[in-house]
Amino acid sequence: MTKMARVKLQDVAKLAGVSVTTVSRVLNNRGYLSKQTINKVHQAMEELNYRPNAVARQLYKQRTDLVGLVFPTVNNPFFGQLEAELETRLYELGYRVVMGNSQNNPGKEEQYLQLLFNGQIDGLIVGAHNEGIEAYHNTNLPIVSIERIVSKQIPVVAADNYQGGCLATQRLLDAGCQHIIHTNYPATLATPNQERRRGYEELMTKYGREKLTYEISFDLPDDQKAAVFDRLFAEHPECDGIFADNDTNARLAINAAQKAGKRVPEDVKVIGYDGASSTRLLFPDLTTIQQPIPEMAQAAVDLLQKRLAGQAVESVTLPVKLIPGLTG
Amino acid sequence: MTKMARVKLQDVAKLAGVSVTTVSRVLNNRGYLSKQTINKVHQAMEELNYRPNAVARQLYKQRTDLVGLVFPTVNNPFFGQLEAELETRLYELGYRVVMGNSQNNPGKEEQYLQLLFNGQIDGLIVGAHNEGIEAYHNTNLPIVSIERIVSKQIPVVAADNYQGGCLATQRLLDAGCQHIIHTNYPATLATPNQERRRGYEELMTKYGREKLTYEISFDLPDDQKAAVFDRLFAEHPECDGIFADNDTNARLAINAAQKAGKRVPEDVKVIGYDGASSTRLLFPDLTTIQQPIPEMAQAAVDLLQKRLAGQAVESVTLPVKLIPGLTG
DNA sequence: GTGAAAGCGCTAACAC
DNA sequence: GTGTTAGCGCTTTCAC
Repeated sequence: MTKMARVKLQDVAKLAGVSVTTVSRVLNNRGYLSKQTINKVHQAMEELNYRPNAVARQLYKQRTDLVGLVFPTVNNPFFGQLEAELETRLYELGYRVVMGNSQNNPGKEEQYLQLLFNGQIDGLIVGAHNEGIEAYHNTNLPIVSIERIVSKQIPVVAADNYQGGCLATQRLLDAGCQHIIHTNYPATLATPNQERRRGYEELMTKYGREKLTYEISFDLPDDQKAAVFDRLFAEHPECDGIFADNDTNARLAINAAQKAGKRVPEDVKVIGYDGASSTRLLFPDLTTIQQPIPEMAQAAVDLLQKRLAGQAVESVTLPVKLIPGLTG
Repeated sequence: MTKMARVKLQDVAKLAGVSVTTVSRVLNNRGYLSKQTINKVHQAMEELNYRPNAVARQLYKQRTDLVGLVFPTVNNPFFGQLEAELETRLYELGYRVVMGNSQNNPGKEEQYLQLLFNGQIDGLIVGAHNEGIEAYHNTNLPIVSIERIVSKQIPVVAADNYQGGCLATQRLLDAGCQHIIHTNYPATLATPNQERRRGYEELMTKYGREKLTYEISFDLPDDQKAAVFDRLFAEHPECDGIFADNDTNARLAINAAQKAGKRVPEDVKVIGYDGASSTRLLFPDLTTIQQPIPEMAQAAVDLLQKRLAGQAVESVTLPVKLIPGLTG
């Protein structure tokens, strides 16, 4: 608000000829009040265009009804949809959402954690990709993570990554691919994502195939990611199947394959991961493993609510689904 | 935070054997303090693991360093990129961002405006698509809008929509299209978007062509939008050019065209709008008019800062760019 | 150099 | 039914 002296409870009380308590009661609909008083107060509030100060309330109540959302970047089909779903659900529960994009700024994740310790937010949902922060190791914090292993005490909502890895690899194997390459985050990152790799590797071993994973950091700029795929096809011209760890990487793989003179899916089959709504819309032909984003959001919100209520909670794993397309 | 009695200034003061004033001074690095006192206090803070309560501070300072972002939905390539860019810039200025997705919930936009009046946020950047809200008509509010006309007193950051409309239409005309159809929001919506239509209509008139705009509400579910394009090609089989008002509609137009047995671009040329980064990545072949999203975010943040400082500001218009692709 | 006390705007005991 | 008052945790004027 601009600087004009804000109207406060006291001003309303004075105008209505009652005490601040009474005004507060009217405001919160609490305790016994005569019809007449209520009217007087309402009238005074109207006349002064009174707005209760939320911060003063927060100070007294020791809660802000704000929840932090910390993910790498909202400029991404998966995280964009996920954060939209989270916001919608939290809003209905009376929470507003503070959005933090931690990509390319390692300190940011910790800053948002500080908001929690500072009492500026009541809870936190994290899916950032940075490394272990000491402060997480504090039991009973109102924090939930999505697709990321933060610490022992913080529950994780994840899609069934192992299942996803198996579904994708099996499909490529069934289609006759001999040389399937997988892409994933660096193995050092503590994310359930690595389970996709496990599924891929187990199946490859079972079928007696060579397994190979290219590690691609999520934070890399797009052109550098594209360069990795160029390198991949240069180093492995025999590659006839790609199981990418997300849909945009799948697109980059297809671009690189075509650049290398290969046809998709005739020469190389490509399967992506995520199946976010805007990806499906823009690139409907992509074969992909779809994560249940709305359900993941709902599960995270449910867990957070319980956490906020001081209840113990368990991690949640949800099933994924293969969406057949024309690329693999 | 969980319920364990929070450590406060007083506790630190007691342990350090000084007054709360002194602790506050150490905390804020203000006034004269002996080296020794500073050390004592720091030690006490450490020992108690003290975290200053942000809300108490906010109450005194009468500012929260929170800025609201209200757009239809962050689950969209354009708004996703825009909000990510806004968050990055605002973060660097010391602001945190409260995200509101107003799509399919008309009351929400007003709720976020209330956060401003309640003192829960310091400023607001809006690009929602709902109808006139009375409370906006209050001069000098710290609000900036993006691509939306909110009220006379609120500055607008927009890309040059008229230019965009001309660029797209001209390209289709130059390519020999005879029957170009445009899609846009319903004309009742007060958005600079309508300038695209003006550009389109002026050129069509100049070239003596029939002009026709299909109005597609942004809030429609995707399948209903798709149905509009099916109808379009059924009603106008002669259509050989589409100037869509955004890239996802361009994609839907292409789908519908192909469903109707037309080849793109041989039979129908399609030009989209927005050119957001994730769209470019997933659908690089799309010919589109690209909005300068990073610059728009920067301009909005600049305007908001001035607004917060009580300065008068002017609306800003930025140039767009045609990105040639294979669809039109 | 440091401390006492008022006050930011609101809520809720407790009293009447 | 309604009012008085303490207090949420912090900052800052003013005094010493």
